[in-house]
Amino acid sequence: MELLGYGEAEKSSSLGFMELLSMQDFGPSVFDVLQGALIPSLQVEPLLQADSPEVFMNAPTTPNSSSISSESTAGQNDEQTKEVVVDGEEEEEEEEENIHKTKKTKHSTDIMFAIFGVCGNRLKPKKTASQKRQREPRFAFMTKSEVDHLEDGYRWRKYGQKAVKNSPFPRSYYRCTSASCNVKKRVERSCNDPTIVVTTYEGQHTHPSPVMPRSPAAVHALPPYSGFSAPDGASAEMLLSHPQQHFNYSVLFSSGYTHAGPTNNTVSSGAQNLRFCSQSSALLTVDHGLLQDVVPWSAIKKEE
DNA sequence: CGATTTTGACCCGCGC
DNA sequence: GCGCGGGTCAAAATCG
Repeated sequence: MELLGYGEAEKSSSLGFMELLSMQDFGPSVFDVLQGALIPSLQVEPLLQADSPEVFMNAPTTPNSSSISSESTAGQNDEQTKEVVVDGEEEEEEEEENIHKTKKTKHSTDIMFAIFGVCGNRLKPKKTASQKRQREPRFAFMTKSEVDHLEDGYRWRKYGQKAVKNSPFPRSYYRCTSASCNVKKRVERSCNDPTIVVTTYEGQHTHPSPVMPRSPAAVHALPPYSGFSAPDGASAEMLLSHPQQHFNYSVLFSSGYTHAGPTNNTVSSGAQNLRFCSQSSALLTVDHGLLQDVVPWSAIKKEE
């Protein structure tokens, strides 16, 4: 249980996982942030062209790079950031496997999260945008945790649960309890690896977290961001409120935000992936080949 | 008693 | 047009 990861991330020159996330709600755009001050030292590639409604960005692509345990593996995995070519469904499978191979310390929670934007108008040519229901950008996180619903500082109300095809685990639907806040999230477990919880956020919080944020300055200094709500396990307060938990995380960012979704599943060269390793600043690396880590969300779902 | 969860029904988009 | 699957609704049940 430590905030070790987070703490160290903070120490690093770049913002860490939690900070990034805590900024989501109040930043102009997570992507802007990413491309701007947030990760000035990182090479941000052009936006990912999300053809799929949800482009899942797989953070951990290799056993050792995916998650870093600050508890027992600190210093062990720091530089083990391999890349896995993900260029199709086969690779997707491989990636899944890699995730499963992820080593983590007992009692720790590995947050392997992927942030992907969903074009609100990822509509197919068939119908006009006005005809189709507009979707908020979505962001998915893969969290290695025994707990389905992680505390993230916001209050959620479950409004539905559905069985997922080809998966023994149901998918739960949550909505932010705050009035006028239409943020939703879906929580489901990977059928391949029950220890992995996939949380997908949709929409933006129109209010600050009801729980006292860890870094008020960082949070409140920014205006509300409209497309990215603080995900589970993403906010600092979550870590604080769950000292017994020990989070490991690595991050990849990408977005397909403004693109009208293409129809193929090819991950565009516009992917912008940033891998954050909380363990140490040394871990804060960028894989220039990370586009290859991009896996169409729909494809992953297919597997499950 | 209010808030939240559960759960079956319903709606809608999509593919065939 | 039809069936399937994802997402949401809403009444009932449960919880604090």
